[in-house]
Amino acid sequence: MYRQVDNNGYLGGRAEFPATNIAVAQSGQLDAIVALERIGTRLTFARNQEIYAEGDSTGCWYKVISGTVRISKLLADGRRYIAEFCFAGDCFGLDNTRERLFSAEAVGEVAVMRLPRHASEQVIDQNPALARLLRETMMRDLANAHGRMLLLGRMTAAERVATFLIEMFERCDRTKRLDLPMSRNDIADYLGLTIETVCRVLSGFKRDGIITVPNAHSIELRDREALEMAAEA
Amino acid sequence: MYRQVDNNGYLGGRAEFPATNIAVAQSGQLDAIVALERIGTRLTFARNQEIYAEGDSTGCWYKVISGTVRISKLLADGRRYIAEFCFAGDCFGLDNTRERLFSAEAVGEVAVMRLPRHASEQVIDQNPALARLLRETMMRDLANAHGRMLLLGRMTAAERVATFLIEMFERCDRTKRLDLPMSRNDIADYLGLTIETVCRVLSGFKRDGIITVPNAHSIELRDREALEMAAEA
DNA sequence: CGCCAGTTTGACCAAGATCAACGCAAGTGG
DNA sequence: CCACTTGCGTTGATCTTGGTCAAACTGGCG
Repeated sequence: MYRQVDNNGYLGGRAEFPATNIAVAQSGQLDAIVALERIGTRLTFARNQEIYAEGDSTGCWYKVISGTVRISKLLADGRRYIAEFCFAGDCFGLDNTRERLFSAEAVGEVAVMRLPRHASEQVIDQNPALARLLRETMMRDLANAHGRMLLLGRMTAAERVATFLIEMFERCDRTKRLDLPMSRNDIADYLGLTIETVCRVLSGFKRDGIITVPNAHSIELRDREALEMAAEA
Repeated sequence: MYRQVDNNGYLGGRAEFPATNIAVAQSGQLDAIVALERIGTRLTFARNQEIYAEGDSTGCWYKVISGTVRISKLLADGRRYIAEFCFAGDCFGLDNTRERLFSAEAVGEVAVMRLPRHASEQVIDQNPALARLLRETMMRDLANAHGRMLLLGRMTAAERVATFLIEMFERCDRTKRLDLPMSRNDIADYLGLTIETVCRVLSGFKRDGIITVPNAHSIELRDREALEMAAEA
């Protein structure tokens, strides 16, 4: 069984709101807070280094400056679930539980800003407009979460991967060339698939001329039409 | 951006707070608002009647008085996804999109209170404590959403059904006898399974002496230990 | 009674998981 | 500078879970 308390974010930004994104119960677009408080600390982490672990205390939240962060949970039997990837500008770690229910790790080299939670709350309490903004962001996150549940519950492997690619293309850059910082394993755990299935689907797209894969971590879009078709729903 | 200190009782976990729950970007425990505003309208709906449809405008939100409401989305090819079930006390329909992304239907006979959204927003803006409460509720909802994604992405059919039953037992919290208002089809679409699989798993649990099924819509728990074991993770 | 909608069960099938090689590029140490 | 390792990624061969199709059952209701 899982606990009802599990927490947190999702993936994100749609086209009209690509850069701000919440993790683990959180919300982006908090630049106002960041600006208001000069108390953030800049930290850097190496590839695969842990930013916080399941069970850690939740006195801080974070904003990604550069790099990619992975929010995940490891089950006892080895199954892993990746709640979301956070890119530059995204916030994460804003849980209201006492302990972290997920862990956060650096996918590659990462720089983040760490901010105290208590002070931030007060700022929000004193600023209804900011509170509303936060509320709206959380609602969008919730809506996105539902989109992801639909994906996990009802989509085929090919639809999931296609959806993921489109999401990444929209989130990262508008160009044809996409740089995927995360491993195939990360993608699999994010989409509820195995690494082999992710590979096979990508190979299929490659075979069909939808994408090319110059190297394992970059993808070039050849036929957006077809990719959107594959993403279906 | 929120306080950890006083989250002690009032918005706790599922067990001690079974009746409040959010739907597709919404939030419960807004009794304060309900009390503040006397402008709610009481409405009733018959079994399977639509409360609102995908594409409707979002000027109102709702609170369930009695019965069960189903929040769902139908895909073009017939696949259906049920985002959540709302019971007495739960709120739903608090989206911040212009149009409804999901539809809401009465599972059986349902009575709801309909409330205007605009006025509610103002009340929240003027009441930081209420805003914070709402924020925390949304965070818990987001957390629950992630629990559900873990379920949809990584759990087996048996684990999903077991988790669902435990959730229902805790929510409706009659210790032994559970009345399931929704159909097997609803359960299947909620868990990302087919109706046949749900039936088979239930039959399996019955065979193993974990539950008895006096009739299709009620379930009696015989071995909670075993059910929790089956829910695993 | 018999119909109807929902439920249950069985037989079969397929999408994706699992298991197992193999490839390939980036270190690393002699 | 070149074996050798190491960590991913890719591909192929099977196996399993859960989906699909079909038929039988059940309870409520005209």
